[in-house]
Amino acid sequence: MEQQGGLGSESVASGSVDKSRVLNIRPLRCLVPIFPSPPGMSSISSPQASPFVCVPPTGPFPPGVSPFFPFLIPNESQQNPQAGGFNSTIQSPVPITSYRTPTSNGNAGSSRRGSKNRKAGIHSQPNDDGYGDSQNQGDQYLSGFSMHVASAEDTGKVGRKRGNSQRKTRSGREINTTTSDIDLDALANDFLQSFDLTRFDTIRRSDGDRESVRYVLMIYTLLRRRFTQAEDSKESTPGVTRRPDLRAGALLMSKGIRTNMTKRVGAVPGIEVGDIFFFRMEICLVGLHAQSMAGIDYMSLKVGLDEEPVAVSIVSSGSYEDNDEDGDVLIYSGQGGVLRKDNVMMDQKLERGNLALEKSLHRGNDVRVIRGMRDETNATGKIYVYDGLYNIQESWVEKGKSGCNVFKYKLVRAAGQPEAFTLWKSVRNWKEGISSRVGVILPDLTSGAESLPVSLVNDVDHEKGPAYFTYFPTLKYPKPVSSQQPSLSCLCRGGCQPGDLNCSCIQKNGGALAYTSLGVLLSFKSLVRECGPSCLCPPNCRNRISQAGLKIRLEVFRTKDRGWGLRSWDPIRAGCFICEYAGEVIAKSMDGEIGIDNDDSYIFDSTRICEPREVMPGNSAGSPKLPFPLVISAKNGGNVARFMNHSCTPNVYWQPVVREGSYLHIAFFAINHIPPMKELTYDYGTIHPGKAEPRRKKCLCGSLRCRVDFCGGMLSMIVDAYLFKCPEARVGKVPSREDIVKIYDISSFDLLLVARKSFRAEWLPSVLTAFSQAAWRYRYGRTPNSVFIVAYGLRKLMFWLLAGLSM
DNA sequence: AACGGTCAGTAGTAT
DNA sequence: ACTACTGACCGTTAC
Repeated sequence: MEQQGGLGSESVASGSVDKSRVLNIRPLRCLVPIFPSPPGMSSISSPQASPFVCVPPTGPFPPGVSPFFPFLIPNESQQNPQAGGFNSTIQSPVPITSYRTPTSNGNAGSSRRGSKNRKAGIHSQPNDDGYGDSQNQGDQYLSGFSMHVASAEDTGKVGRKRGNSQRKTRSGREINTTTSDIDLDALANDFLQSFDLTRFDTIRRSDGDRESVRYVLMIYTLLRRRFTQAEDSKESTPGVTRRPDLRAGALLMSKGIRTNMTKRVGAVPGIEVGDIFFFRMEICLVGLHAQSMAGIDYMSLKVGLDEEPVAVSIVSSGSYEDNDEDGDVLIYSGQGGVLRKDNVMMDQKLERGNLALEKSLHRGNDVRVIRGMRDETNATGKIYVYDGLYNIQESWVEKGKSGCNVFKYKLVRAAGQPEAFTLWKSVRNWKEGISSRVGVILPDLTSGAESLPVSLVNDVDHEKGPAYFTYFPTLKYPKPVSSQQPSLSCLCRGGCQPGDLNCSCIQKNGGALAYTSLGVLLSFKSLVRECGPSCLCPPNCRNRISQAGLKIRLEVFRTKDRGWGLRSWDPIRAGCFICEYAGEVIAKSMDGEIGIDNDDSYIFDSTRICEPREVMPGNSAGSPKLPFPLVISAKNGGNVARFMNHSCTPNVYWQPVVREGSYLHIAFFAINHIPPMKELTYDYGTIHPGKAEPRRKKCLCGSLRCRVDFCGGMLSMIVDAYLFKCPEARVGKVPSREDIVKIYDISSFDLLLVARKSFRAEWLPSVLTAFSQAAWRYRYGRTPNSVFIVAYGLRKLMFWLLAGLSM
């Protein structure tokens, strides 16, 4: 049994799993925190803001601090809630390194899985979680790397063997298959080499987090596109379907580039309700639903002596006659009942998934539901939405169309979850005019300047709209830029074709088109060269993506605390073009200074430095290189892009695009899949060091990885202040007693988290990741022995290091 | 039409 | 008691 998704919801009896890998998170029984009042320091619970509580690094702990460790109770007594109360005897702090003491039952419980994983080449390295000696960090990483390579070779053999067995069953084209296999293998190896392989070790952990999920999905998308591109350029054999999605998925699976490998009941760390997916393999790789095809995923759970299957997740894809009339209720059909060979229907049996659902009905455990639906923008494709946790209410058998027995299950969505599937329905209704969007100020703020309307919406406050500006959809240069080179326009009258090496536009892009057939950017480039006005290809050419105007239904909306923002009604695929940055190009003066108006908050500045972006491999240098620096002001006029806010964990990035015989443009593309109604943000970057920052602004992105308010950054600040005994160290206001709602005891991390009302439980995994020992080791080059942190959250999280840094 | 992960069953191997 | 292997199962995806 893994960690429960819902905090403190001990709905399923604990089974057997390596407990050292499982976070132990549960709310304490006592909600009133006990704060120390060291002499000479104001009490934390006092109404006015208190200074940072400074504790000498020389241990053990100063008087008044020890009451902060009521949660450090021996593991055995954790099963007994009575023993773990606030008033129980205070133990001395346990160093962090000791929490991983292997337990025998943990090993025994995971034996079956463990062996399977070994077989699949997914090595659970003996030291991959032994954070122990940090001075060997480099060596550890090195050994991790070499082991990784070894495992890859292992699986390579397995793969070949498999290929042979397939050859037996299939006739013809086996040579073709193998050569292309090798091609793709080499391609994939090349591709993976460009990544930081040590990252994969972290990702492989059984408990994922937002960052790992993002990373895995990104690698999958890139690899799949690589495969697609490779197939694209080869002449296709008709009748032979290549499945780049499956190939990429299989490869990452075999290399262990995946998260949440152990199945679990309930929520999956790093995956939020409303997240969208475009391939079944993506759902597999992030551990949301492990079956690549089957609709029901289940695991066996120990009950006393025997085991029984329990459903963990289902995919409702509409191929069975599922009923989804009501957004919060789902009538789900059981699996099976079809003889694949001759497509004959027969009675479904109470086995496998059907049996698991039946058992889950009786156990009452949560089941994750993923809803699949047709993608309206892409007729062949499907989109999957994670719709959160459901509970099975009843089951029955009915006669299907063919007259055979079909199992039916009624699932009801758990309350208190953010909207997901119902939101899709609302959006569809808005689009079709069945219902109208609440709070619409203007149905189209572009006044028809774009191909699609952009609504202006405020359902938050009474603000009537943004300050006046002129809407225009493209970039305006002050004076014509003389083209430096003779134009090399292409002659592709029918549009540029991927394999056409005579096309000069393809040549300039390094021999391959930058976009896929669906208009998705293949990879980040320092410069994308599109066809321009002098090219002979039509406007719908695949190499003119950023010129075709809006393809996504956008709205400008009022945010709660960040002015106006931009979001989309449509789901957005990773790599999709969103819009360009329209505005007026500001000329640079001779000394390089740019006449930027300090009050102009609608500036795009290409010289700002972005954090190393992990958007694309091989280009982690941060900001893209431009032929010349570009500064755009959209204060007086521009397009939707001027409303896009900043985030330190953005979902959109910018890409310089030059159109043949024309000017440089800035185009925005989606970094990852973006669900409908999620705010679109990009990284504004930071001003180049050495230059005076016009006016430092507070970052409001609220991201856990915020550069400015980044909890890790915050933490390092605190640690630094602490180590240097900085008396001014002061980290925000102290929460008052009535502000505090919950205290989470995370004993496996030696961490106590004090949460304000606004703190959301789903942040916990991310917070914990931020404080994982790996993060510490990365930042400080060693493992802290005993760290104790109190965190509380308003919109952002602030952390206090209160005691126990015995370095 | 062809693809891949998971499960369950079975044959084989080690203790 | 554990491991390795195999085939059935289950729908998805692009053509």
